[in-house]
Amino acid sequence: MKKPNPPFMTGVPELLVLRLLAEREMYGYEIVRAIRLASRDAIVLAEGVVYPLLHAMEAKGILTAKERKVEGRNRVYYRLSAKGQKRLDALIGEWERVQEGVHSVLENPTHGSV
Amino acid sequence: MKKPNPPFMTGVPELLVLRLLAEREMYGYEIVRAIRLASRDAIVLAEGVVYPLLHAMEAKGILTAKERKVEGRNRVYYRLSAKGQKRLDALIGEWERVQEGVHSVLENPTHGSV
DNA sequence: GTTCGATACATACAGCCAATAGGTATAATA
DNA sequence: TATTATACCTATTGGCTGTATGTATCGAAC
Repeated sequence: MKKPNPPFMTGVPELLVLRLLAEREMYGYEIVRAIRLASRDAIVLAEGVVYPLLHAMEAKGILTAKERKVEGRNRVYYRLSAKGQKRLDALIGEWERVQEGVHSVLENPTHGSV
Repeated sequence: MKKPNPPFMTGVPELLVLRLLAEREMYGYEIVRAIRLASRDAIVLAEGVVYPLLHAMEAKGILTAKERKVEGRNRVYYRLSAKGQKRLDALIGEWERVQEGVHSVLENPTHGSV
């Protein structure tokens, strides 16, 4: 059986994390807060979501990780690879396609039919 | 362990099907085509997605089903129950919340931080 | 009159995302 | 000294949704 495509709406956490890291390198705990802030609490990704995601993306070569000691604390900073930038572009395109598709159906559900 | 909430982006097929049925009663095969049409091929739900979804929603009391013979063909027509209308409203709200949240992060990823 | 595509329904199987629930350790604060 | 915030981590689970496949009938084409 062919590997199924991911569902329509998945990949949002990945999209958001990549978008943040496109801005500047960040560490996991910081990403968790930043998403909550930037989305005004509309989207809250728990650490249990973000950390495994970061690890998976690093394993895929989408991100590179660098441990660093800052203010007496160990942090793992992530940054986008070239592959990650491409992945981000693809996810943004996907998102826009789906978002517009949903919008069309919501606004004009019986276009062409009836 | 508490039952986990569904992921952010799931529920799109359900949302779209409910939105169509809020307009008028429809049958499964028709719904498949209508979503493709209304979304201009942005979203293509195969029959293997739509039919089980309709069954599940009927089982939950969100839809009511009525078999009917039209033009020599057996069709199962679905229509929204009151519960279904509420469910639709909730999903639309969810969608808008997430959609705006994603938009905010994409447009202004480092709001409040930096 | 048979073959083919479109219509119309259905289920089995599988994969993977992400949500919850924990757990460790250190710094700062009260 | 106890608690809160920081900062990382993994295990487990569950459900959505994708693919594949099967059945049957109608109409059109050949």
